[in-house]
Amino acid sequence: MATAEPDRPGFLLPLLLLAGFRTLIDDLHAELARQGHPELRPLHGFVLQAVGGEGTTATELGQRLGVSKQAAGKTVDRLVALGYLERADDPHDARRKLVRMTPHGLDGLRRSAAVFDQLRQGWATALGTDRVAALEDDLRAVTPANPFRLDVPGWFGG
Amino acid sequence: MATAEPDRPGFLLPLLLLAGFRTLIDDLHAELARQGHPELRPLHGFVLQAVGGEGTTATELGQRLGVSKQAAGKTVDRLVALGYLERADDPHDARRKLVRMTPHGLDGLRRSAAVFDQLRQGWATALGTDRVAALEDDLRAVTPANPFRLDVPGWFGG
DNA sequence: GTAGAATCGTCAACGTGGTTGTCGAAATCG
DNA sequence: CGATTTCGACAACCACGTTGACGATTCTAC
Repeated sequence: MATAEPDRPGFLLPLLLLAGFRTLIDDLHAELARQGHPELRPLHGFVLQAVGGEGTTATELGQRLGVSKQAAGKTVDRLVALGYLERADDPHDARRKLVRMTPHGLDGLRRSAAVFDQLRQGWATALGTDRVAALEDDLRAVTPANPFRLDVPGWFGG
Repeated sequence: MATAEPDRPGFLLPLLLLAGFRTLIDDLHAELARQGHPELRPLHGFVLQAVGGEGTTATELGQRLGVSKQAAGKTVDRLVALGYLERADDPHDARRKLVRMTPHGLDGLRRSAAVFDQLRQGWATALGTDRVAALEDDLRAVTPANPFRLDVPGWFGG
């Protein structure tokens, strides 16, 4: 069973998906480093995206990212130290500490979006617009709906 | 510039690639857990693949995986403790310690290959054999040749 | 043949990211 | 008002990565 095709072993598929992801992320951060964000790590971009323009709290951030509130809090600490995020008190609830983007963080987020668009355009040039769209549609069809699971280090390593 | 398509923002592409990778790996390990390998982590399968049937040394393993020999040695330690690998002296060079698969490790590796073939077959059933092959070909065209870079935790996080 | 250089594996220290458990402060519920 | 819940922080721990150092062994060159 499994009707394996000898020249297309199944284990190559995940490696190619990972390589594609990694290529995009590496290219993004090489370009971001050139544009004034050399400190940004792959993980950080996703966290900034999860914080969003309106801000959040550490607990809510942890839920969005699929990690514990403590882990989210630690990552926020580092992004605060790097100048991408800032904390503020919630006027309506003294327990909560709001996490907001700084101008530097907003700049990084905007540039990330622009570079991702450029990289996708590069793939469209290399493969054809329709192939990239088909690739996205196919992946959407075989993966769960919510793509925001950011606990990659702990997930992969254990 | 960048000619962004509003309904297909560039940042979705890496998320979909990651989601595809993650879906395959999660399904693999769910099935491996059922088949007697609940301790195996995503990282470990790749390491076993890199060790291969003939065995290696820690230094060579590190080079194959793109990590330091110390990191490779630590991972080998854990896989030895789990019963997947064993160490032996090299009769020709007393400095080297050969790293070999145990029968349990070989069993895990064989089952991984079989499950990956089944999962790829599942995608072929859902999408069509030609679409999966096209997806692989497209990814091969836009990624560097060697897909074996296993330093994912350190790469992503820190 | 032996002195010097290169290689292998290990140990130690450290950074980053993750986890669980605890705990005080503040809000909410009854 | 008291009991419960929630939020954020602290501590301890594990997994994985790094660099630097150091014996032990092998290779190389004189």
